[in-house]
Amino acid sequence: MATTMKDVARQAGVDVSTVSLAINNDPRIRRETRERILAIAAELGYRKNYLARGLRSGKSFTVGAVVGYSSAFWDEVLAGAQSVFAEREYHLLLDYAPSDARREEMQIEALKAKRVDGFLIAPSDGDPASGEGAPTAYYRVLRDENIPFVFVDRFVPGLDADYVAADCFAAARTATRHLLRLGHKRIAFLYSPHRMNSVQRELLDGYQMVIREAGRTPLPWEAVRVRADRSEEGADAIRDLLNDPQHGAGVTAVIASTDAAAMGILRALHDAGVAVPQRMALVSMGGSSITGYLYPPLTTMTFPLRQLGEQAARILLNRIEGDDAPTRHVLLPAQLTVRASCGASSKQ
Amino acid sequence: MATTMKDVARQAGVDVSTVSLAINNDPRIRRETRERILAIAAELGYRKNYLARGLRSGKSFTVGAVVGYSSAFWDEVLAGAQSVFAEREYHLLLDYAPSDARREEMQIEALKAKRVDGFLIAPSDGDPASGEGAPTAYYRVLRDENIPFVFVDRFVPGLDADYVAADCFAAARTATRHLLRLGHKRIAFLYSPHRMNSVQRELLDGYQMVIREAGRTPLPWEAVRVRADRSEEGADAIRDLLNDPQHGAGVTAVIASTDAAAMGILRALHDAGVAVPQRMALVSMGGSSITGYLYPPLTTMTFPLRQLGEQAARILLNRIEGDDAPTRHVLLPAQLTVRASCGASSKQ
DNA sequence: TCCGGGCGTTCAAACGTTAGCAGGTTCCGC
DNA sequence: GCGGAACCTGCTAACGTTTGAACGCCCGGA
Repeated sequence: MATTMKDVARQAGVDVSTVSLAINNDPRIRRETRERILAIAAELGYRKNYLARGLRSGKSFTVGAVVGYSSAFWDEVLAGAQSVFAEREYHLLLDYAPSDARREEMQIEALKAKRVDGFLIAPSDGDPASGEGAPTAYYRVLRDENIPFVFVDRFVPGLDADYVAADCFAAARTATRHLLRLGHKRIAFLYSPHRMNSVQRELLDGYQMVIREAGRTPLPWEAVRVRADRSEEGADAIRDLLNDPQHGAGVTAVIASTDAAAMGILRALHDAGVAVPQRMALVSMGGSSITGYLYPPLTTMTFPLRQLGEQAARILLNRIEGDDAPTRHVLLPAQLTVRASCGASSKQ
Repeated sequence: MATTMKDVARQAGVDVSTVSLAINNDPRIRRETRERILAIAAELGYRKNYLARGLRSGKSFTVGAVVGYSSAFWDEVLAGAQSVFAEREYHLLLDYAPSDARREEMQIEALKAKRVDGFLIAPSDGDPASGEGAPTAYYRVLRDENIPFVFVDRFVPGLDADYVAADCFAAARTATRHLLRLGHKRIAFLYSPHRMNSVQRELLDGYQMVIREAGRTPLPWEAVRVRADRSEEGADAIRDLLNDPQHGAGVTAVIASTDAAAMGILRALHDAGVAVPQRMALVSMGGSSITGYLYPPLTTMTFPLRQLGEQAARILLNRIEGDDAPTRHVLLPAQLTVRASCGASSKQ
């Protein structure tokens, strides 16, 4: 059906193995021969068969991507990764992970059957019952089977593995200091304890550290809904906070642990008639491109989403190609993007 | 290295072909034998090798997805498609197409080399020079090579191929009528002529039809920037319109051809001090989940994004499995989602 | 007793590559 | 003129499946 190396070989009057070497730019083949073969291949419309090649050589030029909720966030990360992989003829086998360890494991299994050369993984959130951090069993299996993988955005605390993430600890401190500097006394940090992961953990730590350093009491405020859209959770959390006479009183600033949560918070505040930033300042963590188009535009700690994907892809490519240097932990700095929602322009 | 059918066969004392038949649930194998083999396979940690299987049988259980700009929009479509494919052990090989026919063709070629069983394609926008509609040459090649493909979201006017899209013609009419009913006299339709595709074409037609039926003059307003972020285009277009003394005067409502454009328009209106919806009503086409969180929340024609992906995936699966019924053209209805940005609540 | 026919399993070839080794030129220096 | 090293290219055996044909067995019918 489709033309194969055999066809090219016959046409060129050489052996099929010569064609293989020529196509893979092996230096053993004389230049003229190679060029002649390539010309004929092009003419016949020859196209590599990655299945056959993969079967024989054990490399599929394919990488499994097991990432979280579909959202503008992951889109940017994946786009970054894809651009790196494309340069070397790798492709991304996509699998949206439902942030559920059991299903994540099944998906990884399925992708193994497709013989991916490596994995880009956003580890699922920890089970609130069994404590923070995803079960690490199947990551160890991957390691034992010598299938490289790189965590992206999040990592698993107990496990020594490559990861590329935003420096959330620093980001939270920067955001919190920014709000303190603007004169806020009571700053709440809104997050979702039922889907605790390294990002939320580090953000919380950074926030608490700065608040304590300032001699104040941290006010971590938990989103109560489980299994809801993250925006809904944010909306819920801020409503709870506003209605809580004890903790809510005097809060003038809020840090949202994700952009999605911030969107819900923003709407809930509008609905409640609370002006942003005049009566409530808001800073969100993530900074995906849409945040600049909300009203008011959000002040964010902007994660370098594209670079997150790019760097993770590069590390993974190196691992696939045999790099066995010690584990790499890359923390990319998040940048404070001051827009209107924190009220900086009016107060400084 | 990894355990193969041969290992399972040896352990079970049967031939490797028996193992193959057992694993594929072939009725020729006796039940007890199959169960024994499956047990041993599980015990040995056997995992299918899709490369070998694909090489032999010509099916990779893999589908190429060539879709447009990474954005919340495509995310939802792909999530829908993925959920359908996952049920049948198919995976998505992802490739973000840059809405550029030349690169789209290369990506399709690359995915062919990976031996995908079919394609999900959002055809690139037409070249403004050569007229509307993407060059159809390589789609015809796909057809000749008997590789099934389904267009999703957009389609190519001249080409008779399966597609699943939102009914944009109807959507535009609904939106326009909605605004007319709210009492608006001058309604502008904002779009990007330099990336004309079936969606924009149909929206424009629907809008113009209703406006003319109402005895008025259509006011299509073109976004001028090329190659900018779509939100920027929207912002530009609305600014141009506001500054145009001739056309801008008296415009009280705007239809944006995409959510992204609407976000830019919304911000530009805020910046210009034009209250939405009081001085300018806004309706956007798309309705991805974020539109509900903008301020004011957008009234949209909500496309069934998830279903778009699901349906396209189903059709493609059937084609892959041999369905050669006549081409299917599926138009899913968009739904009018009335939120604040059109001012319906205050005017009705 | 022999034959035909399910049934369940095995045989062997193929899918399109790659890789190690063998074989054949060509060309150089002596 | 010869040995031998480069330098190319061909041969062959895999890689792990699937698939159609062949095979052996047991059973029922004549």
